[in-house]
Amino acid sequence: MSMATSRTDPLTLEVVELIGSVVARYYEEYEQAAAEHSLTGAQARVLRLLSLEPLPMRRIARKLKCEPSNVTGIVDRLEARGLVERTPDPSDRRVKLAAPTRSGLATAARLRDSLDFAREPLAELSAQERRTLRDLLRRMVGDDDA
Amino acid sequence: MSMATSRTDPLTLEVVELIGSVVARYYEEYEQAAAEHSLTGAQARVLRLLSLEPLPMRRIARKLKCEPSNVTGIVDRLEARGLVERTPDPSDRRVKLAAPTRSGLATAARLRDSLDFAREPLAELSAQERRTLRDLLRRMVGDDDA
DNA sequence: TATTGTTATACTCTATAACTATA
DNA sequence: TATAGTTATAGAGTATAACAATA
Repeated sequence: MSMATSRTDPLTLEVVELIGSVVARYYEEYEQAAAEHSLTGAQARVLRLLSLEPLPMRRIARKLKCEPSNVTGIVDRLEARGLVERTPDPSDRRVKLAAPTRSGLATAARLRDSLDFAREPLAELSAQERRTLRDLLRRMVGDDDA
Repeated sequence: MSMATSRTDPLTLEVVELIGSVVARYYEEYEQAAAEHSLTGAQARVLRLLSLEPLPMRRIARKLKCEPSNVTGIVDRLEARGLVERTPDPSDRRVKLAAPTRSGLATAARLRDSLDFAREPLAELSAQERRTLRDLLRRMVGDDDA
């Protein structure tokens, strides 16, 4: 692992810098898209998660990598706006499943469509370039579970 | 602009998904690196900014894309820890320049070095692949000012 | 006893509005 | 009057610790 060379390599440094810029831009646009639906970033992330699959509170916390106590408040606020519902799990009465309402699913779909930032510049790339980018990104992300 | 095709193109969708994963991972590791120095993410970002160049409070807010009133508190907390100092601008006595102390510069340097996430997977790429990635990312970021 | 979700508490970040001191 | 920085305030996210209900 000759890390020493790549650490100071100007090309690598520029790429790292660029990744930081992409992250900042993406994050910013995500918050803005959420705000356009009067949601905070955290609320939007939970709503997106639940639109894929209803989840127990504890699992939401694991996905978000935050403490379970935080999820209570976020889901409270989503529930107060009629976007999410809590239902008790019949098989384990300690567990509460959070699931999006019909309205919540619709909001999640509109939110997804409004995230054009990543899509727009990608449209300018050839299929071959997109495949290259995909392979590079796959290597950067590696395996994930949570 | 035939957006319609790329919008539903599975390859593009996968790349968008991957970018989201990279953003989440990067953000997470940034917060963690900051926490290892007992800093919040916002404090780490301001310290990094000032390590490049001392700035008036107002300019920090523009860079962070937040309200100037927030910067007061963030710099307060950095100053309380001896990482940053406020000095009045002689040419305009309304302006206060925030600059890192020697200790602040050292912390910023250690923070920079601990952000290995982006660098590590990059080390596995050839120089040609890194150039390709750089060019793709440049197109995604576009011009920036702030 | 261990686990799930919640509550209580304290801190930070955030935007808004009002204030002060300069310009 | 306009601008730079601050203060005051309120809402949201965060972690920690303690609690009730259930396993």
